[in-house]
Amino acid sequence: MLNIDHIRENSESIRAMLHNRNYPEDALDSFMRVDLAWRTLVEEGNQLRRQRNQVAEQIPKLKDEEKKERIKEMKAVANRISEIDAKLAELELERNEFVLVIPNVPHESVPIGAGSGDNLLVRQMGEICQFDFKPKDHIQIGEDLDIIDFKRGAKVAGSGFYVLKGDGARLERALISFMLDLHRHQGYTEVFPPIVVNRAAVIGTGQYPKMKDDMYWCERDDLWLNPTAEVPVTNLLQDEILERDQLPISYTAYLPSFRREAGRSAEMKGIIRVHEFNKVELVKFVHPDNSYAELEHLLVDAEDVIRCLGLPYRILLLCTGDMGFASSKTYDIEVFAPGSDQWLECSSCSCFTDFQARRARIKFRPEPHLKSEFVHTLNGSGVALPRTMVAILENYQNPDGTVTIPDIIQPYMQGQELID
RNA sequence: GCCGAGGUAGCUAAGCCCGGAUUACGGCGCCGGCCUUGAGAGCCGGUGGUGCCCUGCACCGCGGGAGUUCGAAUCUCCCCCUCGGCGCCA
Repeated sequence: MLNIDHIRENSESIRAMLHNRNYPEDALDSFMRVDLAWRTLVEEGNQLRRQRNQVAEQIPKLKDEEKKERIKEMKAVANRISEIDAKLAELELERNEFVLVIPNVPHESVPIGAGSGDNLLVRQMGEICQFDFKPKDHIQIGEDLDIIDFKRGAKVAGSGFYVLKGDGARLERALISFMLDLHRHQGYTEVFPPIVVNRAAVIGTGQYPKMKDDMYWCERDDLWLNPTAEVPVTNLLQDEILERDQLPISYTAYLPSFRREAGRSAEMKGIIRVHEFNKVELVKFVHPDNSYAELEHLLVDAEDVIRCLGLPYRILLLCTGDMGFASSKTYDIEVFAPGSDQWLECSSCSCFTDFQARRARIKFRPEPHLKSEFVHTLNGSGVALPRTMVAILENYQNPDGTVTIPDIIQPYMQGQELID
């Protein structure tokens, strides 16, 4: 969430920002209205408390008559205070609702645009493979090699779930290990957090309330299946105050991610958009002065995964209309899938400035004697497994229907070179 | 799930039984001042959040919430978390 003071004092620039991001402006108007009412009432409540505190202090020293009188008066004051408190609680709740749905302010380098058509191509890397046969898509390859089983995935969990089998399952595991090892060498600490998270966590990273219908929810315990490892990993440091020399903190995590993808079932062919998928995640907690430089590092670290795998890819800088709610700047990495002739988003690297840190109360002390400030958080997928799998199967397929295993993965599969 | 012990400021830790003057005792760390050639020691002050008519004033703050009361860190109830023991279990 944004700083409330900042919203109060810069409402017009916030309004322009909402416009650029295709967000309605009514949340802002409502905020300003409720906030004013709240502040007025806080002042009134404080006056009454002051009166009560002063009188309560005098009461033991008074004589019977006057004492009775004062106590009677204070009863009335106490009633009025609880009325005000109740009203304040309502207003705070209301105000919070509005603040929590105002998105982060984009960095000045972010292009203004309406949607994905206005994203900026930053660079394109790797050769796009020319086949002298008609390349198959990953669904066909997966079925022909008997390594992806959609039917049985649907049987045990439902449509949008799939089973990896044999070399498919081994490839998945190999890719995860490779990614984690790579990131560890880049300086990230590997963590394996809980897969389910509580409500504070999904509020902390910004999925709740805006995306709540896209998450799986265990009602009895009010627990949520994480939609991305960003949630448990970022919230590891919830409510903590770090020392300056602890920053930057870099974590990498392998974790399954769950998304209900409500209302998107038509698109769900193959494993490009599924309800449960594996992902290796990168999360950084950094000093506010370094956040955009750190974003560039994070992007390169994620990009390394695709580069090492020898896949063609491109980097996009997302425009205001296409970025995520909590992000101030986002790069997408898209990998090319020749079988279906499309670019697939396999990683999204974002800087969140203090937007998540404020929600999750993650702070640091700039100097031992100074007041704590919010850290900046960043996150990137490094990378999503299913789409990487699609790109490998489609780019590395051979005329005879086999798939060559990328060089860098072979050691992770006991030297195996081919899936056949 | 059961029993017990806890949760107080950046850390540490009094107060709780017995409600009202301890500014929420004290210590550590850190900052400022005095002193010193400099440092240390010593002494003095400061060291959470919010609101406003922002060199100041007020309010809040003792795990969270509700209640009793003129007044709650302190009494009552509910909940959460941590630690220890028992139980159950892959």
